[in-house]
Amino acid sequence: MKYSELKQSLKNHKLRITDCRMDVLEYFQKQNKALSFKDLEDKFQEYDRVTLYRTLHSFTDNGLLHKIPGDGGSAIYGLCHDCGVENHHHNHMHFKCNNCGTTECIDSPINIPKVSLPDNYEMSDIDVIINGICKSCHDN
Amino acid sequence: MKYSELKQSLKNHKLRITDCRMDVLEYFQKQNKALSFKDLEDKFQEYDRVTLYRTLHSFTDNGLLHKIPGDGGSAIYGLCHDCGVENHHHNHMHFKCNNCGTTECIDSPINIPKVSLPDNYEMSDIDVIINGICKSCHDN
DNA sequence: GCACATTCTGCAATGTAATTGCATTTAAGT
DNA sequence: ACTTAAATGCAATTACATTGCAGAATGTGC
Repeated sequence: MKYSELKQSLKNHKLRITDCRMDVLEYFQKQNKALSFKDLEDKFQEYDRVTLYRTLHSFTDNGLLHKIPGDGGSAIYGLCHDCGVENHHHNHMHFKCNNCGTTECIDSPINIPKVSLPDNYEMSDIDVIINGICKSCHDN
Repeated sequence: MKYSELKQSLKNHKLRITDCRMDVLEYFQKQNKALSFKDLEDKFQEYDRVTLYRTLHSFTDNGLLHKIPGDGGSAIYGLCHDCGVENHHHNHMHFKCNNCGTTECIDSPINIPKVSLPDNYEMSDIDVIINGICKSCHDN
């Protein structure tokens, strides 16, 4: 992607043009995949960790990047219903209420809808997290 | 849930019966919602933080609990495609490869399938993370 | 091109979260 | 009971993330 386009992209999202932002944005464009903070830290050792954090935050705040929940960090835990020691699948949905913060498992009668993937992608399991307003907050 | 049933449940998952595990499991059963580490730490001050961590780990390892990715922590970041400063929605799917670890956004032509929720649940947005083997790992 | 207000950057310090090692205690099988 | 294997608690460590502030850079108006 051309320099001028990157620049315009930052402007469109009401962000100032700085070296760090240009480099990070270009890298995201070029990689065309989701990156972790660590990826950026390794790649851009010339920038301070803090600057990279703030770059990511400003990008997500202004709609240039979105955040995808990862493995580690502040996870929450729910009871499995049909899992054993060997077969540990958890393909049901989770509903997180934006109002009360509660996360529930939505088991039945609703199932995960069939998703169709592009050719040669093979799915082993799926995590669905729905954000919204839960029943009990809605009722009260 | 009865004491004997809790006990059996631990046994079924090849876990030893200990006070901490019994209490934590009972609490999950009673609450019937997903809990964070912090929730447990607040509730069970009689147990060491480390013990609670290890309890959660053993439960997830043995199929008693599943882990739901949360907000904070080790997130990864992907480029938005149609988001502006004001309208920041991100309702597409993510595919995380178990082999190479890469996470890609699956945009088109596949869309998030319609999910139907129980009455009085209102959805604002949805995160879908599919785990499996990606195209390029599959081909090679 | 210059001056000003704004905001970004880097560094240091602080805060928060998670893991490891080890000695002791406890659980389960014989 | 005795023995083996595993769980617990404590302290220390490691890793991850945020805050405050001084100096530097950006963008707007002139």
